[in-house]
Amino acid sequence: MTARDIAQKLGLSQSTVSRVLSGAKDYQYSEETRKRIRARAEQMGYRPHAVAQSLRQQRTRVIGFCSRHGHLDARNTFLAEIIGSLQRSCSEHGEFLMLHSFAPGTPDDVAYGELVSGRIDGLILHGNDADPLARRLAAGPLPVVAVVDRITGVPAVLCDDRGGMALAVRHLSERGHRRIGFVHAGRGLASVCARIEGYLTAMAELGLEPHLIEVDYEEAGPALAAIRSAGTPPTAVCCWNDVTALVLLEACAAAGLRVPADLAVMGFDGLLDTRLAGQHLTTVSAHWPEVTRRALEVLRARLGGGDAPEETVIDVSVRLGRTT
Amino acid sequence: MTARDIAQKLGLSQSTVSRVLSGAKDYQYSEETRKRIRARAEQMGYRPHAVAQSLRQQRTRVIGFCSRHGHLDARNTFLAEIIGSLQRSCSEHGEFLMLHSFAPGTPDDVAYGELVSGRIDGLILHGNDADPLARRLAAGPLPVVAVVDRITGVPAVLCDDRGGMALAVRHLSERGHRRIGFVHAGRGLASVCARIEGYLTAMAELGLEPHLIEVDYEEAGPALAAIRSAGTPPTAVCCWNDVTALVLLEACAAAGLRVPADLAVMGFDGLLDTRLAGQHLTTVSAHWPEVTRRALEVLRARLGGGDAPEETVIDVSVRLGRTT
DNA sequence: CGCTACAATGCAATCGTATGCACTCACACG
DNA sequence: CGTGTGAGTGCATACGATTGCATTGTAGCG
Repeated sequence: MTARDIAQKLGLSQSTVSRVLSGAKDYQYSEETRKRIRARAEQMGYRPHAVAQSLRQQRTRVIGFCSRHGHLDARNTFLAEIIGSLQRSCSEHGEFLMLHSFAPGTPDDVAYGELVSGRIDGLILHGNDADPLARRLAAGPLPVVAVVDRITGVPAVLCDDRGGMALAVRHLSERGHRRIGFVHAGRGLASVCARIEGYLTAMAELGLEPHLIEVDYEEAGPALAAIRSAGTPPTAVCCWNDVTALVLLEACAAAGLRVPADLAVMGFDGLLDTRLAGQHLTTVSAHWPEVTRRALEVLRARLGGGDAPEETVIDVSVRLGRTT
Repeated sequence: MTARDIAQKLGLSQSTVSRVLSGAKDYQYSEETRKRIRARAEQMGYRPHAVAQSLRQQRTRVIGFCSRHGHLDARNTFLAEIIGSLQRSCSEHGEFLMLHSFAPGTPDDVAYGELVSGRIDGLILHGNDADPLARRLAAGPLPVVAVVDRITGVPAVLCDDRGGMALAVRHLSERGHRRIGFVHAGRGLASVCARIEGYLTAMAELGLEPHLIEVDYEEAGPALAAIRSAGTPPTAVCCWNDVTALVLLEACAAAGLRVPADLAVMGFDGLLDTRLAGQHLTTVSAHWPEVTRRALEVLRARLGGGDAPEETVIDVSVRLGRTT
């Protein structure tokens, strides 16, 4: 069912059908012609072929998303939130979201080729400067917007990691804590570094001694041991994200440590299912739907030829639980 | 950068470039020509324009996914798992995954139009017969495969809901329980009904009295009250899924009920983060990546013109935790 | 009546690729 | 020397829409 078919049945030209159905201004058609075309199109269930439109208009209305840090699954609440909110924003603007994560081991050439092959108008990229593919994309022709982590040469939209962690420190300080530790799982991500900076800055401003604890992501036992074995053990810890905080909470429960009496714990992200354990955790809640919404706005601005702000920072806020 | 540009620079025709780069058989080209074309394409970073290819070949290599039950976010571990595993399978086969969930209130016409506009070759659909859009898609021209829930007239790939819940009942029976309840949150989904059937069948086979408890999804307090206020309260319950089970576990904790001593609890799905509370829950683990992998195989078979099995059922298994 | 102006529509190019068919050689064979 | 054969390549069209420009008819105006 093509526009030409409709035109033929009505004894009109294909261009007339196209212009009427796409509601082109600058062209006038008689009311009767318009009605006949619309009726026939409706009746035959005609829809303009999106691929042909894309080819002609040199735009697909498809936005790509690519994460270079992990892939989506039941455990990855973070990507679930990001991708889900991207999808909703796209849908609201008549755009489509295409997923582009690559299996580990996929050559960068292949990945790059898939991304720039014209399938998508632009890309929301979750990566960082350490990644060769991200750097290549930053230099390439495809419009890219970075989310969550910065990429040099690419407009970025991220949450206020520094300010958020400072907020966490001040929150604990206001509750009377003076020995506040920070638990993280390596400095791989720029956002982790920013959170550490925020922690260090806030501690310095309060005249407090910082105490960094690096652990394996999955295992909190060693972290707890490190916390307790310190000369003057912290009475509170900021965790770099919620999952680390929860794992730590479980370790506390196993070790018979009371929270927050013996140890106050704060998370970061605000992505845990509040129906479950998440309702108990005090956390710095980043507004990810707002991050992705803005990222898409920035991307649309770039696509429209406008210039985009170098960096957009979205506010965060403390969400109270029962662990501080 | 198009194939024509390359052809011009080399003094060849566009068709030659196309055939060499796409590795068309049935056509012979001199080694030298092939080398020159490949070198030039490499050097200029040429990639065939995917949209033009799609238009010409009448296939996009894009698979759509649409869920009619909820949308993806941090809480929806189920969709995260389904979508994530679909994406990986697609990627392995050189296909792309496009997300098509619609905001509540989107007219079915609009949704249908987006799906059949030629953007995708086929659709993985998570819906059921109660949904008008699903029925319309089932009757339409777009190749569809249903996952998780059945849709009449569409090949379906799902996990063994009946058998799995029977497995759960037998598991509890083997542990000595004879008063086994079933907690669910309404019969909206066909898979829920299948799980209820499996429960009832297994109970009947064991000569036990069934005890169904329907509750609001988010609130377990009433469920627990219902369980305890029964004439002869169950000593164990099967929950229709893991989230319901976890919410119930929290209610138990709040009420001072020991699990499994006072009440054994089983879940269903196997999607909880095993780093967190999930490691404690005994559950029936469905193998969702296998479900989606098979769904894509079935869809590819349909696209290739082959016929697809009416229904594919994927085995499940009990994963032991500490709640039974 | 001649000329302009605009409403209403059609023609044809274009987007970039894949692909059926035709063409040109050179060579081998009888 | 004529001719079939196959290697190596080009021509032209199709995919289905959008869109700049041309064309027709009719009314308005001086």
